[in-house]
Amino acid sequence: MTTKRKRAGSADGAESGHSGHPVTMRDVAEAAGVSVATVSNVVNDKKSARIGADARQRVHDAVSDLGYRPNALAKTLSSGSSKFIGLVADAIATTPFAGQIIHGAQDEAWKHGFVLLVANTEGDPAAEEAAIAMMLEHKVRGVLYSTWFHRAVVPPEALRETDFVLVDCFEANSVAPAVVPDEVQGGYTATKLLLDAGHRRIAFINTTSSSPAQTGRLEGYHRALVEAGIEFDPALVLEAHPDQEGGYAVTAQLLQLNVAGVFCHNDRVAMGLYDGLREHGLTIPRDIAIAGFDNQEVIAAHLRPPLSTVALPHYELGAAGVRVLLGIDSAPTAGPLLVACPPVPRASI
Amino acid sequence: MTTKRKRAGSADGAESGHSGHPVTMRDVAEAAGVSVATVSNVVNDKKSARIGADARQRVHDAVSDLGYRPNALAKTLSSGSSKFIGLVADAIATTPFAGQIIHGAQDEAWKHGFVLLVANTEGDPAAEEAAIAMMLEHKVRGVLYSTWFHRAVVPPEALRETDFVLVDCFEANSVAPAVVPDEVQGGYTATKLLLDAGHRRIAFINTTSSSPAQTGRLEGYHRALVEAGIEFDPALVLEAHPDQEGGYAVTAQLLQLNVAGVFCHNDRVAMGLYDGLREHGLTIPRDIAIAGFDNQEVIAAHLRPPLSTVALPHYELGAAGVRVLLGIDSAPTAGPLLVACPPVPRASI
DNA sequence: CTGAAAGCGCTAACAA
DNA sequence: TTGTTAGCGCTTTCAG
Repeated sequence: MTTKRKRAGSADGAESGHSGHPVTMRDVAEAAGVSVATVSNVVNDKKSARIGADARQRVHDAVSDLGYRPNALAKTLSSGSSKFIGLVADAIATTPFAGQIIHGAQDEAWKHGFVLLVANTEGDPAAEEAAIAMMLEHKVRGVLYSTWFHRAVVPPEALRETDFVLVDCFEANSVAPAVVPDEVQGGYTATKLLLDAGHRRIAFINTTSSSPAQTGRLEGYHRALVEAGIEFDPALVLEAHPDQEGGYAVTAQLLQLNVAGVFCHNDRVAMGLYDGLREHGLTIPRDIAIAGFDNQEVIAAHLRPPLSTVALPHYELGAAGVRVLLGIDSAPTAGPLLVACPPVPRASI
Repeated sequence: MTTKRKRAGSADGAESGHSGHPVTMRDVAEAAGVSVATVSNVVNDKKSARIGADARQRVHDAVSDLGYRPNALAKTLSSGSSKFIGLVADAIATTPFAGQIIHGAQDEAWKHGFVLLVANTEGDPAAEEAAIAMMLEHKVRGVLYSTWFHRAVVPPEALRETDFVLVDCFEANSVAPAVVPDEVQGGYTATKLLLDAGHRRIAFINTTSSSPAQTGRLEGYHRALVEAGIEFDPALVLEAHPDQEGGYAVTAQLLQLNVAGVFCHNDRVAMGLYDGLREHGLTIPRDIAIAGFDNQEVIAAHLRPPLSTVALPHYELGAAGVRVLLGIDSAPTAGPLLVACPPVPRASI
């Protein structure tokens, strides 16, 4: 007996349940008749120190016999570097968007051996503080601060205590690394969808709320028109509250314009417009072609006819976020990293 | 000089950035001129050992001066019990539902000092294994295994290595703790919405896919009818694929029935039905009243007219999940814990 | 009331 | 090739 450990006398050999004493590296070492260092080396597959084939085998056997699980917490404590990445989201519950950001972030994080610590704040500053404090206390490698729609934010001070990157948001007049959708390219792409179908007189129903989306998509629309040799006509730009009700309400006004196609600020507006148009006896896309924005699955894919739109790249935003956090990708020196919004053609054009 | 620590000579006093050496409890102790034990006691506000008001003050000062953050990892390592709860979800990215479960779980977890470790698997068994292994290695207190729609599952074996509770799913013929929505009560409630508005001849568009929702909601519908003294007529029960297309397709068939109201299996079906009904020149709710199920915000709240429905209690499911995990609530001895689906009356009835 | 010291499970020199 | 040992930052008896 060389060990001086005092243990509760649980006589059961293969302790794998969650009731008894957890199996530690030391247990494995004893069972395999080697030292903990050796166990550590084979478990982590360290290529630096050579291990005898026999010893290695004995360790592996012991590991599976005992049902050993390394303790990740002890590991990071000892090695100094944690494998956590924090993700604070403001609206996990209200839209699928946050979910996609999480999904993208997690896939990418796992790819590099990191795990996500997520916190939902529903926009509450107190919750935000608490979330960041929690992450800091868990010594995260860094944190992703994300919003469910693209906007300017002023990140909580505590964020500066660690590395962080803003996802789907940015800080005005700052060099804080950020990853956002390319609204201009998106607006361009949506308009191009209409243009490519042969339409030339195209309206744009913009949002009433000022935001990067408002200005960016308009610029993209403008650019696409000009590029197609069409003069930009401000009269063709309408404004609506960015939801179904807004789209519905603007119908009459739109009809005055006598356009062949409409680019709606988002899918919800398009959905409202569908209703409005239908009431006027119009058929989509025969009488008028429609392009949306967001590619909000529940809506876009199931409208009648299915809506051609442009996708907001939330998954990619999340993934790119961890990439810049880990220094794999790097944001441009000035301004945020722009992620493209791909077209999703369906049947409304 | 009593300390024998070797330190990189960073001479900056208030080290709060993330570049230099992290501030540890020892640093605080030195700065405050007390021992680490004392610091630990005041920081954790231990009521067991009395601390001199002066010492306590000095510690607090040192803490804020140095910008000290306790290391949660070291804490759990030393105290033995971790403050993590794992949550594995199968479809974080595709529906807002998973987001609500996460939200509920997190709020409840935080309330008890726990933080959520979330993993998204998108249904991939390998990802699921990996996720659970990761959680086990982080010595989670337990894990919540959740699905985005209510169904029977066979939980991964590894789950048994820790405490777990199934959320929005259950294991057939098993005593595994589970928390699921009360489909019967939900179906009853939806039907009641129609009944209370004075309608008596009510159809039910059920889903084609067999599931707890299919049988449960039907039973609730049945029960409400009987309770109202209305004979259950199987001819009034239609079937449709549970999405917009399904609802739209069943329109003609529904119209044959000459009913005053319809209870749709879910909001998406109702949305499709709206379209179908409109094409037939019918007005909701004047010509026919409609009740949905799910309360999928993007849809239900913004249809024309807004849809009266019954909410799937995802937030509550997540919260209840952690409650039973922590032993605060306990599931019934037989079968899962049922969570009620509340009515959300709007304007379609 | 406060401090010293022994771990928690693991990693990383450094010996052997 | 393998074992020893000193920590990582914190909690927790147990002395003083």
